[in-house]
Amino acid sequence: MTIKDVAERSGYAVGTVSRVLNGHPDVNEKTRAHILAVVEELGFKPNNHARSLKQHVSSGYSIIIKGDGNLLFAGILEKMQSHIKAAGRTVSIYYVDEHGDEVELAVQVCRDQKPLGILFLGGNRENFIRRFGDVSCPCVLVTTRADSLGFPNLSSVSTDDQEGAAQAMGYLLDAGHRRIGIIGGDSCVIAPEMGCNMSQMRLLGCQRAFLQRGLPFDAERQTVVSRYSMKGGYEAATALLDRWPEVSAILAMSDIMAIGALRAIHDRGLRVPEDISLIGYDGIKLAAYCVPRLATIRQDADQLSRRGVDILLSQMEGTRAVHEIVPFQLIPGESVRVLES
Amino acid sequence: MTIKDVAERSGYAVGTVSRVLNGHPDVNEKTRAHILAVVEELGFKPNNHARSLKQHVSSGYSIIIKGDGNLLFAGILEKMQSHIKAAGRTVSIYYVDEHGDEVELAVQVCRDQKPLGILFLGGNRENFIRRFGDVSCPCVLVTTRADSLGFPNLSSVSTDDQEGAAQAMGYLLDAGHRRIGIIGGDSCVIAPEMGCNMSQMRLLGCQRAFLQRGLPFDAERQTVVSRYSMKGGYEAATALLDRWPEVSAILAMSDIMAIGALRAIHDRGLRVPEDISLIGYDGIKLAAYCVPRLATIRQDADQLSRRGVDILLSQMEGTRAVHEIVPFQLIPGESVRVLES
DNA sequence: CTGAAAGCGCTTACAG
DNA sequence: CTGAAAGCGCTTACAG
Repeated sequence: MTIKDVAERSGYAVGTVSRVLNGHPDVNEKTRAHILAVVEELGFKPNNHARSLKQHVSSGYSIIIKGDGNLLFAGILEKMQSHIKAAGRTVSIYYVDEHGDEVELAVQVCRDQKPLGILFLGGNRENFIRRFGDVSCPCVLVTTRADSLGFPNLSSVSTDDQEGAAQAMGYLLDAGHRRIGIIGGDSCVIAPEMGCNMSQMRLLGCQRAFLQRGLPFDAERQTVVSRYSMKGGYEAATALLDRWPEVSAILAMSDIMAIGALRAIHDRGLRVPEDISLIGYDGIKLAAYCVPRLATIRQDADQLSRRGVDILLSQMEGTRAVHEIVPFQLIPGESVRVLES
Repeated sequence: MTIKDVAERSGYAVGTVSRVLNGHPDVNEKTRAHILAVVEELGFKPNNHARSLKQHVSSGYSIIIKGDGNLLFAGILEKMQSHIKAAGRTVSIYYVDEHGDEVELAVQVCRDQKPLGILFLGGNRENFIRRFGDVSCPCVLVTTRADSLGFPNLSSVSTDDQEGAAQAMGYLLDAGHRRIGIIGGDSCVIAPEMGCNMSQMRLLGCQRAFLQRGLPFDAERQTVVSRYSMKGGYEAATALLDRWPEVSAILAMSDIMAIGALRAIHDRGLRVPEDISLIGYDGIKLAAYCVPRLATIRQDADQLSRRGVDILLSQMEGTRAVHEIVPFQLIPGESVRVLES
């Protein structure tokens, strides 16, 4: 079943059939209707490989996800898929390790699949600087800002990580906590050259919450670096409690780490929130099912996915990158205790 | 950069280059070495679309996942991907709703991508019976048995669901529980015509555990049907507690439902395991981080993914389907209380 | 063992 | 508005 069969059956040439299939405007309405009817009748589906070979791009989009156990991304991914499908396009999904190189993978995907565009779920600044010059299709980085990178084909949709972390930290501070540990991130030092990396922005937000209230902040003392996983959160919380037993609250830079921390605190014989208060980040569904229900910063997965896809679909060769910020929401939870003053 | 460039640079014809690239045996060793060197030098990568157009199949595999919030599948998926990549092949991933039609999607994927083979993570018997005749590439169904379906191109790797559920239920019974509720599945009736569907097998296993101990089992009374999600588990546990307040233990057919149940029990003002004991199924990582740590049946994600991929890679046009069972493990947890007798 | 050539299914200038 | 033809990058009988 090829375009040739449709041509023969309809009495037109393959070129005309192709034009109808691709929605070219310069086709007689009657011809179009007739050919479409034959396509329908025969159940003809074009061969994507042949099309891609000629057009030098495939008809599908790709999504590259950083980190596999990331439930926030899992939720966004699901929604993105249905949006892209609703637009009549196909999607391929690729995973890369939390510490892997998503841009390297993108280069490879471009070479192998020639996608119409790529959505990145998470991304690391250094990787983009090093290698993104080699990817030429339109891309959207979701959950991390990309404006300062200045690539014309790289848009972004993200949450204001600094403000989010500032509010999360502010929530703990306003509950009376002062000895507050932080787990997550790639460095416990505030390093301006790390620029817009998500973890750095969150760390900056934590700092800001302290400084705005005239309180001292010591990043190196308060922070334990951790992978964004339950195991990472467990180990980081354990390390934190070891070296700073007086800690009264912990801010985890992701809910999934917070869940690891929850267990670690429990394994110490301590309770949340009676002994240690805890706040997460992301607002995944699981946070609401935890006992105690986890306080968190909810990123708007609906908006992030919807806008990410919309922007990508509207980007063509040559349009300008756009950078959007979507609002977040502080979700109070049972995991934070208000200290008597 | 095409095969033609390699041909020109090396002084051989494109046909010869193609033969080298595809590892055909009838090429002079010197020629092969020389052409390979040129390929390396030029950094040539073949165009998959052109290859697929000629060969009528792509060079990649597809994975179809049923249900998006399934953490067991997420773990298996990750491992499968790395195995397939290690074998030098590409992978595309597709999600379908828990109640969607994975076989319909497979038919579509075959048409659009012509994959070398498909791995199904989860699958529904009825869907396979209705539509699998239209997919002709080798497939492996992972986590659900497919032997009774009798398709020559459908292998399977799975856990013995009936035995797993029997042991889980046995664990509760041996702890002294008798009023045991079950959440999950597609029907609270044991219906032989539902055949090898996973939930039915697990329900049968539950029944067997009772009968083996000479205890009565009432599927309709004890079971609440539920989606395999936290929300589903929450609602099912709530419904169960409403209609049968004397229940002393709950078996959830997945850990993720168990987590929903945990919260539902808590919201009733009851505690696990003091008031209600709870056991899950799947053995996802999260189960070990719950407070209390969740008792569960651990499916061996390593084996399931490894064997699934190995079987698929070894299947060619015409080889026979194979059906493997991999062992599981009962993981005791803090969520089950031993009743005094 | 290697080359020349046909052809996979489609798109798109180029004529008309 | 439509047709005839070239060509996308590759593979594979077919000769030699």
